[in-house]
Amino acid sequence: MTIRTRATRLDVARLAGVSSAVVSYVVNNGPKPVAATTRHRVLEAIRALDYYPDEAARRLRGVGGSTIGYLVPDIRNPFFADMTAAFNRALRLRGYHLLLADLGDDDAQERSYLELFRTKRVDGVIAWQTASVNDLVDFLTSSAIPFVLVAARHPGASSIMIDEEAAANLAVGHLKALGHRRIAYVGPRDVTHHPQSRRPFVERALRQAGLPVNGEWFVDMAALDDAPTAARRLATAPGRPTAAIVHNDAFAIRIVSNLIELGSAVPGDLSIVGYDDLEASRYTRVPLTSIGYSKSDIGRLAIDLLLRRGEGATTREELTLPVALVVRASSARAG
Amino acid sequence: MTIRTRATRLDVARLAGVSSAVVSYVVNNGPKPVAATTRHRVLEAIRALDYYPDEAARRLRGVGGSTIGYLVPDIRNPFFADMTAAFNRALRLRGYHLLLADLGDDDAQERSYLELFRTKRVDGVIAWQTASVNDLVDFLTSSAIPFVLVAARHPGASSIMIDEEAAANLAVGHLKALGHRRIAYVGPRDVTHHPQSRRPFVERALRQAGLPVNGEWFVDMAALDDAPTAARRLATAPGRPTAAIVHNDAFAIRIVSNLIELGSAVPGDLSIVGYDDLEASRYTRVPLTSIGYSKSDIGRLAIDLLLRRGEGATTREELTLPVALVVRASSARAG
DNA sequence: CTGAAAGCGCTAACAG
DNA sequence: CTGTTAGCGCTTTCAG
Repeated sequence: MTIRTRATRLDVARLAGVSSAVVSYVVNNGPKPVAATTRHRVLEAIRALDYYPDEAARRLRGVGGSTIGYLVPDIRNPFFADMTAAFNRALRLRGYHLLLADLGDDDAQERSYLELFRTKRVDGVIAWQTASVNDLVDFLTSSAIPFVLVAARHPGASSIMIDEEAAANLAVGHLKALGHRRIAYVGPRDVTHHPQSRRPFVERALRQAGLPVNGEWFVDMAALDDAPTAARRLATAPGRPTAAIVHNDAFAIRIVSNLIELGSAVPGDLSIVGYDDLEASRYTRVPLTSIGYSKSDIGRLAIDLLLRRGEGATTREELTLPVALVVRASSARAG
Repeated sequence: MTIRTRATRLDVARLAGVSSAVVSYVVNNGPKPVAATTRHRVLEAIRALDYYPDEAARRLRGVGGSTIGYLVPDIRNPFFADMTAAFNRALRLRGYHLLLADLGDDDAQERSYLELFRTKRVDGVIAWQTASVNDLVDFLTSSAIPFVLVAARHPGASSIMIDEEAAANLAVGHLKALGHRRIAYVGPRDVTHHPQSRRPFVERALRQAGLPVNGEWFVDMAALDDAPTAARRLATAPGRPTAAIVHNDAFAIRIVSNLIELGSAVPGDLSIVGYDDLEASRYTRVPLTSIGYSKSDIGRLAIDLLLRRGEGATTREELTLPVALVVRASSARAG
C-alpha cells in the first residue's frame, strides 16, 4: 500500500530490456508477434511496476475508447433505473462503460450534456426520448457520433421501442374480456409535445375492439405531479369509465394512490392497467396489472445496434420488441 | 447537419491568423492575456469551424479531467437511484461527471471497476460500502486516486454517513412514545460481514430507553429476497413484538407487503419504522414511517470532501449528517 | 501581447 | 521477431 509514481511504458521497456514498441505489442496482443520468452519478461516487468496503460494517450493516437454517453430523463424514476442497469450490464459484457447524463427532469441540461459527450469523445450515445429529439439527432449526426434512440422513432436515427400497437391491444383486450366497456386513458394527451404519448395507440385499439372512444375519458397527465388533478378528473369523468389505461406504472402508482385518497376503490370502482411492469408495481397499495417486456433484451439489442453503427454501418435500423400482459390485482371484472 | 471532419486548434489558428498558442490562451482564459480584438477573431474562427478541444490531448498534457468514478451496489434500488441523482447534480455544478460503476448486486465486479477507474484516470471516486472495503481503500490509496466512502467508515478513508446513534434513538423513542415496549429489529445481523448493520445502534438505543433487548427479536435480513422468511420470523417471534425497526425502506416495503400476505396488520399488529425516507415509501400499501435526512446534503458534502482531497488535502475527514423522523401510517399506538 | 517549439504516453508504420 | 521514430492535439515555458 505504498504510493508510487505511475510507471510508463518506457519504464517497463527498460526493466524488461526491450523497446517500448514491444511492450505495446504485448499489451495489445499485436499488431506484431512477440517471442514467448520476451513476452514473459515484459509481463513480469508490468507486474513488478504495476504498470497500466493511459487511456488518454491511447485515444490521442486514434484508438477507440470504451465509453458510451447515456442520456436519461430521470434516474430516480424506477423505470429508468431498471433500464440503466440493463444497459450497463449489456455494455460491460462488451467492454464498454456508461458516462451518466441524468437530466433530473430538467430538459435544459440536454444540450450541455451533448457537448460533454463530444469533448469526451464518447464512442456512442444512448438517448431516451427527450424534449428536443430533433436537436439531439442533428447534433449527434453532425458530430459523427453513433447513437441510438430508445422508446422513440426519428427518421434520422436508429431506434428501439416496444410494440406499442400490440401493447394497446393487449391492455384493451384484457379489460374488455373483464367486461369493461367504458375505458379511459391517462397520460400525455398532446402528441406533438409528447411524442411518446400512447394515446393514439389506445384510441385505435379501442376502435378496433368496438368500444366507445370518448374525448373526455382521455385525461392529461404529463408528469408525476399531475397525479392529483388527473386522478380527480378520472374519478369524476362524465359517463363514469370503469377502467383506465395509464401511460406507465410510475404514473399508475401515483394515480392509484390518489384515487384511494379520493374514496375510489381500485379495482372496485376503477380497474387500472399500466405499462413497464416495474419491480415496484408489485409492492404498491394495489399491485398493478401492467404491460411487460424484457428490459434486458432492450439493453442488449440497443447496444448491438449502437456498436454496429459504431463499426460504420450506415443503415438505419428500427427495432420493435414484443410485449406481454402481467395481470395483478389492479384489474378486475367490471360491475 | 453536415458531417465535417473535426477541426483542430491549428485550423482555428490559421483561420484567425494567429498561432496555436493564442487559441489556447483564449480557450482557457490564460495563462497569458490576449488582446480583445485578437480574442474576438479567434472566437469567430472557433464558431465558424465548430471547434471544440479534445479532452484526451489535454489530459495527456497533465491537465486534470472532469470525471468521477461512482461505485454503487445496485442502481435499481430506489435509494441508490435517488442518491446517484443527488451526487450527479452536486458534481455537475462543479463541472464534473459520473462514470457509472453499477455492481448490480454482484460484488465480484468491484475489482475490475476499480481498475477501470485507474486506466481512465478518473479524478476521484465515490464509493458506497461494498463487500471488500479494505481492498478498495488499499487499491485507491496506492493508486493515488482521491476518494470518499459513503455510509461507511474506514481508518484510511474520508467518509460521510448519517448520525446512526441519533437515528436509532429517534426510531426507538417514537415507538416507545406510542406505547410499544417489545421492539424488534429486521436487518443484517452479522456485523462483521455486514458492517453497515444498524443492529448495534438499535440495541444500544433500546437499552438506553430501558426497553427489553431480546436476541430472538433481531431478525436477519441481508437482501430483498430474504423478505418472506424475515416477515414470517417477525410475525411468529416469541413474545410477540408489537413494533419493528427495519434496516431501510426498501426492505421495509417488502416486509410490509409480506406481513400483509401472512395476515398481519400494519400497523395494527406490528408498527414499522424504516430508514431513508424514500420517495417510494409514500405510495406503498402502507405509507412508511421512516428516518429521513437530506440526500442532497450528502451529495454536496461528499463532493466537497472529495474535491478537497483532490486538491491535495491529506487530512482524513469523517462527516456525520443529522437525521429526522418522518411519521406516516406504518406506525401507530400499541394495543 | 504573440509565436516557436518541446513533449505528455502511446501506436504503428518502416526498417532492420 | 525486435527497434526507431513520427506524430495524435494540446499546454506552456521561453523568446521575442
